[in-house]
Amino acid sequence: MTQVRVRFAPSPTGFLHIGGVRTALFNWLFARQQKGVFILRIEDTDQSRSTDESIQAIIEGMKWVGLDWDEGPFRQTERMDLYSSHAKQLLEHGQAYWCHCKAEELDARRKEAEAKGLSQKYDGRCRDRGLTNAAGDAALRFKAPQEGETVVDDLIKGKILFDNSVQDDLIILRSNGYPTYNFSVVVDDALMNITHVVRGDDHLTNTPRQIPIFEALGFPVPRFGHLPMILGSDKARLSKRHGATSIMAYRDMGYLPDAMVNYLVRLGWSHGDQELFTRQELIEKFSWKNVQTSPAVFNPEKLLWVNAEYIKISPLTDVAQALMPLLEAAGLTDDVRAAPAGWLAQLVVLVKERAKTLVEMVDWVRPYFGQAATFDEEAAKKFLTPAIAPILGKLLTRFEALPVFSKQTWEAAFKQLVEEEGVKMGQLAQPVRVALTGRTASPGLFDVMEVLGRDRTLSRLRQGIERASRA
RNA sequence: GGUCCCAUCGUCUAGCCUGGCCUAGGACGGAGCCCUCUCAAGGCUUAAACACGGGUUCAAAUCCCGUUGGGACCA
Repeated sequence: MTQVRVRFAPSPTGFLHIGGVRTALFNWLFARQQKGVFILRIEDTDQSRSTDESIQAIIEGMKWVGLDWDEGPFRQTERMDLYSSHAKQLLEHGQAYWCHCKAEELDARRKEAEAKGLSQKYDGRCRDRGLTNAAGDAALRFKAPQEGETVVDDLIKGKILFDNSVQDDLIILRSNGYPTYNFSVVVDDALMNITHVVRGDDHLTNTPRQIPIFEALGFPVPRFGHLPMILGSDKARLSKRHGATSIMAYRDMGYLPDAMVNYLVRLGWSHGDQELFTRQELIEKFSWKNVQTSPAVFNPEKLLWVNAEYIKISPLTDVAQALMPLLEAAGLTDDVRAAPAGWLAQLVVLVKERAKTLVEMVDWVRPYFGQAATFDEEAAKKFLTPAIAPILGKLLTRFEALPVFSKQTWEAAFKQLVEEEGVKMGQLAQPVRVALTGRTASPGLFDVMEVLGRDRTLSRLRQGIERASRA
């Protein structure tokens, strides 16, 4: 068995988008499972649209989702002589020819053919004229076989037959000397010994155009696999108008890279009823057989659920680490550094059941920073009333009598007071919650006290009483 | 227009290859209930799909043909 060699070949014309990541992911998974090689290749022959920033964005995105490559990144613009030398080889072997037809002429003839209801493909006018490129403005066309059929045994869709008689003699070198997409891909895939070309569905009809080029060049033909597209909620191809499509936007929205990966793989691939997979499981269980043949709609709600699951099950230190940049942006990192080691992890435990993203988590965690609580006005108005002040005072007195904080004893003291006063738990709990956190929603009261510690619990309680008395 | 691809709950999907175990399973989202100091989380319950029409067969979501509807590519 020869070693598996696969590649991800994005064009650097913007950020790295969701669809690209998924394509990369399937390739990567297969490479890692097969102990093969994963190659990153930048298809930047379209210089008018390619930018260095885009290349950086691709690399940054790949790193963020943890898709490491073994070779590359290669850039097509550094390989231009390879395309021309292989084009020349085809010309010398009579498998390509110079075509002098101008774009306008081709256009006119195509329209004419269309009007007559004939095939719109190139009419082969220059095919056997043995023209040269003396003027330097001719395009080089590939002599595509016109008989028989080309078979694509797709890894995902199975056998697909294409009739060669409808295949065009496609241009492989433009009149400006630049290779066309279909030609440079073949040269690259062949020279890089790619064994499995796995790409988006949109390239399916390019495949029967490319296979004869591999053959004419004398290279073995790789296996092909075509991944179904990702659609937006309106079933149209996923684009900016469906919301964020850049992978990095999801980092900024507080998604964990592993959650992204898990969701994206499940979008088009399945393993029975299983929804959550570790990276290792994905590598072990992946198979082309279970890749869906039909397109999938990107569903942000399910992604959000997957992310929430990952926040709950990921190692605390990982979540805390991923949270740090966001805390930094919120200006909260000084407190983290001042706090004892493990304090942040303790906080994460407190809120990880409630936060579906890291961005939400920052908000959940905010009340535990700083000495004083910041009151939500409505919450304070509703719960910190003069009527409740006396009982809050009694609670404070009892807590002050307890020299060290202990969840059990403080909870017992609290409940005893509730019982003695003949009120409901909630009647006291809500005001205390507002006093301690400033808000009406929080984790369990005694967990909150534990994270705040004895001193801050008492001082915030005093602050609450003060507010209640003057209301 | 030509060629090709696709078609199971709103969405992601299992089942399809190797027909019967499918009165079609799971998940997200929705609805309801339970738990409860709030918010979550969790638990339970529930509504919701084989695009349509023919055929083959004792039997079809599963095989075949067609229709319709989406999509891609070529320009």
